[in-house]
Amino acid sequence: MSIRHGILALLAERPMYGYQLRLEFEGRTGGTWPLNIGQVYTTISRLERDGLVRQDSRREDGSVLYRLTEAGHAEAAQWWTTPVERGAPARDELAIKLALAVTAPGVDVTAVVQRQRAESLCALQEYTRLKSRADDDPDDLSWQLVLDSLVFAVEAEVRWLDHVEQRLARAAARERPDRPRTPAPADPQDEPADLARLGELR
Amino acid sequence: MSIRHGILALLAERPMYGYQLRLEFEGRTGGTWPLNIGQVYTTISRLERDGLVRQDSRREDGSVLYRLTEAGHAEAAQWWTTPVERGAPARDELAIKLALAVTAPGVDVTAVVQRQRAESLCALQEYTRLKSRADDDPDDLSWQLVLDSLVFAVEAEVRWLDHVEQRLARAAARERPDRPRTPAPADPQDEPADLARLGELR
DNA sequence: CGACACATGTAACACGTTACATGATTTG
DNA sequence: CAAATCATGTAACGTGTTACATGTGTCG
Repeated sequence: MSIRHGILALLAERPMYGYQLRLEFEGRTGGTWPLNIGQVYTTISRLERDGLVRQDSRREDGSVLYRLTEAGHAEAAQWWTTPVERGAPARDELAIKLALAVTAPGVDVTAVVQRQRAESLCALQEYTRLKSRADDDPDDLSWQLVLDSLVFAVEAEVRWLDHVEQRLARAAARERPDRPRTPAPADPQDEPADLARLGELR
Repeated sequence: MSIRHGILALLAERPMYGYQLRLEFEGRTGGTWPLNIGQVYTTISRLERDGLVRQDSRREDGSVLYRLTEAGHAEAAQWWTTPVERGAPARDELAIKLALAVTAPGVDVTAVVQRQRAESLCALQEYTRLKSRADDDPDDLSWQLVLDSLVFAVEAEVRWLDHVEQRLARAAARERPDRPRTPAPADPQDEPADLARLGELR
């Protein structure tokens, strides 16, 4: 639903034509999420079908302007006042993958976690690199915020992966305590130390 | 792609029938992501079409067992060794929403942020409640990990929302510094204090 | 007996992606 | 002139959701 509402929100500001909607959407999100032009038109036609959008007069060059109907304005306004659903969380491929991995026989979960960790750290590095570029121009607040959101999300992912690793190690130690290599140093409750490794990149 | 691969991973353990795939999937993720039974069958038929799954002998009660082909096993094995793509990040409705909100005229961004913050804190509360239940039974490691992942993600979201709020406040103060209510107390770099509010719930 | 869990499917629809087709305008 | 950008669409396909149809077994 993000595209539908995104287009609705853009049209709430002023009438636009299809190509422009794409430019605006990509521009304001710093090109983070490329928007296929084909989908703009299919989405608009669905919005027309649902009575939220109608065609306006064409511009001189023939490009087709679209504007919101009253129902469309109402829907757009409601989008701003309604929080994003956090009731039934979206399926998270990584979480599903690890949930299945820890319950599956013959899967080296630690290896899965470590490969993912490397990948996620790589993404984090990329985002921080982009961020240093975005921070140069203090006008583009929205791109900075989008990048921050990506950084926050990946950091949380890495923290979770570390957390998983520790849980696995503890579970393994409990099941097979033949030689407790780490004699449980007062059990540090949770992962407090590992975040230092995040700093390597910055 | 998560369902497809999830089913593939389950069938890699042993042959199963459709209904059982649903039970296993939901069981191992603690019922966090309900899986529609219809989709199990359509996904299986696509996997059959792609030569990754074939029908096995039926059981006595008539239920249809499916097993992986060699290509299916190869695909499943590769899923475990390949990290989840973090190159082109999935579209995040909340991030898109706020990116559009800060660039749109006439939108009360602070209100949007605060409403979302309340919603996210509510979700966090729900997750921590569920978590205390999950921690009671130390066998169900996978459900605990899934819940941890949700908690980490929502916490990151709330931190980001606070971050956005502060950025907005700072930007507003720079634009309209008529009466600087907070005379910039040495500029505390970033949001260090606000996490205390997270503790209210736990 | 009636409700509920088990078990298998189909159909219609919504959304997203990719690729293709077409033409005007701008710019090196 | 050739290539890139602007501009509008259509078609095919993959995936996910919802709803419907159908039948068996079990348990209160």
